[in-house]
Amino acid sequence: MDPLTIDQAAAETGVSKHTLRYYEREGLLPQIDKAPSGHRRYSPGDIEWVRFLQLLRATGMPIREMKTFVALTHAGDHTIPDRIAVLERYHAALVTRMAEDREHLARLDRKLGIYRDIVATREVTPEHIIGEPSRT
Amino acid sequence: MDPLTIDQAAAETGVSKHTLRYYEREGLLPQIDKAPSGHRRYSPGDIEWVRFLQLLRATGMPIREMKTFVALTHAGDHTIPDRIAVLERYHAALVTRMAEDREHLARLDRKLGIYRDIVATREVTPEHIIGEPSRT
DNA sequence: GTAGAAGTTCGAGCGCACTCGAAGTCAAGC
DNA sequence: GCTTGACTTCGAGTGCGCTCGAACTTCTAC
Repeated sequence: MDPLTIDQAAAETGVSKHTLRYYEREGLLPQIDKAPSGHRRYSPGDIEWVRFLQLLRATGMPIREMKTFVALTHAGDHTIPDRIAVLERYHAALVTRMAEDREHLARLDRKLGIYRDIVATREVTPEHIIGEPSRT
Repeated sequence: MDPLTIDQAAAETGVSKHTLRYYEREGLLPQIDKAPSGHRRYSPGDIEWVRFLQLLRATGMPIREMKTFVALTHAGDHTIPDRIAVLERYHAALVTRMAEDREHLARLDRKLGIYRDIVATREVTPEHIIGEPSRT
């Protein structure tokens, strides 16, 4: 588990090198260890933290709030109830969004059904497709 | 089913007046009928179209592609197979995103579980909470 | 008829989350 | 030792989807 170069960290996490540096600048990541040359060396723990940041982003948390979450984390274990409260909000929002997505998917299905019916109807009324190339 | 003012159309659809005009400018909406005064009058069909645009947005379709979709719609029924293809792409993407969301939700649950365990553990080891206000 | 709310067009501005490019330093292979 | 490519910092730029404000007109209620 040797530390990774920024290129390896990017490959490992799917977060671009630019974004890794951006997150560090913004304080979402700690100051990453540097080799004597000044090049970044990502520890396994750093990688894990990047993955957690990805999770927070994926739940819909904006960078701004991720910063406050990171601050809570740095402040110590007594902020855990606050952190739970934050995560619960995004948990609930995610559940809501998933329900909405199911609804959107159903509407999309209905629309597709309508379109498919039109195409199907056209196929059994050959006079309409004169001049159009066959799809079979 | 009288035509609606822009204020009513905004209230009805949840799309802001600014955005309704923006969509019209961008060609996502037809030229909305105008009263002799120049004020917009949204027909029921216009409102329905706004709702369809909202669905497309909700599936993750960017404005840019919505424009091409609208163009297909204007081009006539022979573009229906193309429209089906477009909608199927967003359908698939939505299904994928929902699966990812389930995974994210599960990870969030695990994280919350860890946090809750820490809090629970602290509650049965009173010496750690000396000086901290009780939450009961 | 007048006040105030609501409408119009137009271009500019904003917030977000990156993303890029310049200018310079460092590392690995030959 | 030199080339090639990856790394560094820094500030600036980008793309998206709105969102706003100014300057003006029109409608509504009294």
